[in-house]
Amino acid sequence: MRQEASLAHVDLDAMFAAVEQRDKPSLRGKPVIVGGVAGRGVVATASYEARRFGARSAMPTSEARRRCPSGTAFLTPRFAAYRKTSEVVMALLHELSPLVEQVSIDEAYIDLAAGGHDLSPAGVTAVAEQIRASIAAATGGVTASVGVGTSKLVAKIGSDLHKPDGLTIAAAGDEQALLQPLPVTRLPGVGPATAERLRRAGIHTIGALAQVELPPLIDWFGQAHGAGLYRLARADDDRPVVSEREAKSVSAEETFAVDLTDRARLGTEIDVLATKVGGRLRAGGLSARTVTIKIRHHDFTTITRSTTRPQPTDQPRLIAQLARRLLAEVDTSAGIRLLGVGTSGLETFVQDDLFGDTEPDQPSGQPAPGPAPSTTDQSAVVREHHVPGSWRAGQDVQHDRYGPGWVWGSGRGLVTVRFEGPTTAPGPIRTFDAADAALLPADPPEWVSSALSPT
DNA sequence: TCTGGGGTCCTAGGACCC
DNA sequence: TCTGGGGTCCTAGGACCC
Repeated sequence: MRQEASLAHVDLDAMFAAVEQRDKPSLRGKPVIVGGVAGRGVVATASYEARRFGARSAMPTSEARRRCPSGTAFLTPRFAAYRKTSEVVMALLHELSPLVEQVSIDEAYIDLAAGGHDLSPAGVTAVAEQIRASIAAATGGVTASVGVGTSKLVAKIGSDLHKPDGLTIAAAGDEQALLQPLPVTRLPGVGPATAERLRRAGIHTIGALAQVELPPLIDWFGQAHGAGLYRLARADDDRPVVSEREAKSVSAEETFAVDLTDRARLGTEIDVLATKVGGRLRAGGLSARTVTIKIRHHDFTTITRSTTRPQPTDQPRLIAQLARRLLAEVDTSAGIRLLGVGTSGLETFVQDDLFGDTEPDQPSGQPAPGPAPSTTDQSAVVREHHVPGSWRAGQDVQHDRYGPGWVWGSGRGLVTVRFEGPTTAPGPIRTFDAADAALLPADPPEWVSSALSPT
């Protein structure tokens, strides 16, 4: 919690529906549902007109059809249009502060202190109104609700309080009064399961939750969640605004129109999903060590199965092969409604895979064949990792897991460090050849320069 | 013919290592 | 012939968010 109300949360109102109404004037003032329009679809966004009939996000579209009158528009999402609108808005926010955290396509936190703004109540009110006006103007009428407060929690709850097209400023000292009367379900992290457990304990408001001691909360919800609720209920929140986050996983999944049992069909679906995932990994300059499949059975029970390799990959064929192997262990005879392929254990480097494109289907009992890595031929076998800290190029480092390394770039934060070492060590491996020599800073370590000099 | 798709974080147990 | 404790990695599942 900060001394002044210097954190803003900006939330675009029913964004998908608002963009549709902007682009198709005939939809303005009418109920609009954006989401899956086919049999098993759900509502992504309901316009405020549609909410009056009870339509809500995450509701099955079939349910929304029952509730909304004829004349309601049911639209498939046009993500490209939403992304474009989002980019316009985020660019505006970046003009206000260097510290902007985009939470999703339609939401962001802005650290106004980092933007050098007048943090008096009158000052932040003026900035917030400026944000709202410039968003509406730049997007052609998509409105935003803004909350400003001393923490992310208060800013976020504030932006929700007077939606749509609303503004809430919670001055320092006003946090408790704002939170106490609200239902616990307004707290981020309180979903159906947590709300139900609290309800059974007779706790309905944030004020009541703030009366509960820490031990019972940890008992009910575990260490992290319990302690988190304890603090949030007291408006004790010092989470910083984080501008860049690295992706932790990349996945794709599909719910089928009808449950599938056919193994061959499931196999081809795996290939489609793996191709999507591999393409997105490559587009992001990422590769992954763990491949996970997700299966939702006909009765909605959901399982995952995963496997981890020593080396990361971004190759769709290999991802598909590993996923197919996992699928082979699962009984699908009763029908499955959803299949997913996911990757995690991401490394920010796309390496040449020393062991080729695919793995042998039968365990051979022999070591995997492949070129013997060597630092004495014309290329050095190196690993790249992003290492936190403050570094200068050329510096030698010792890493407890990866061994001796050498800093490739300089700077603060996450800097690329190259390591030599046994090829069985985890991490992306890449053949580092003479063409890279031109990129090297002065005085590379001996193990790099000797490997790069022509024999 | 209720229940998408893309994510994040946490927990718990077992393997393994020192 | 009894049996430590801490740390890391991996797997599986669950809650939650937009």
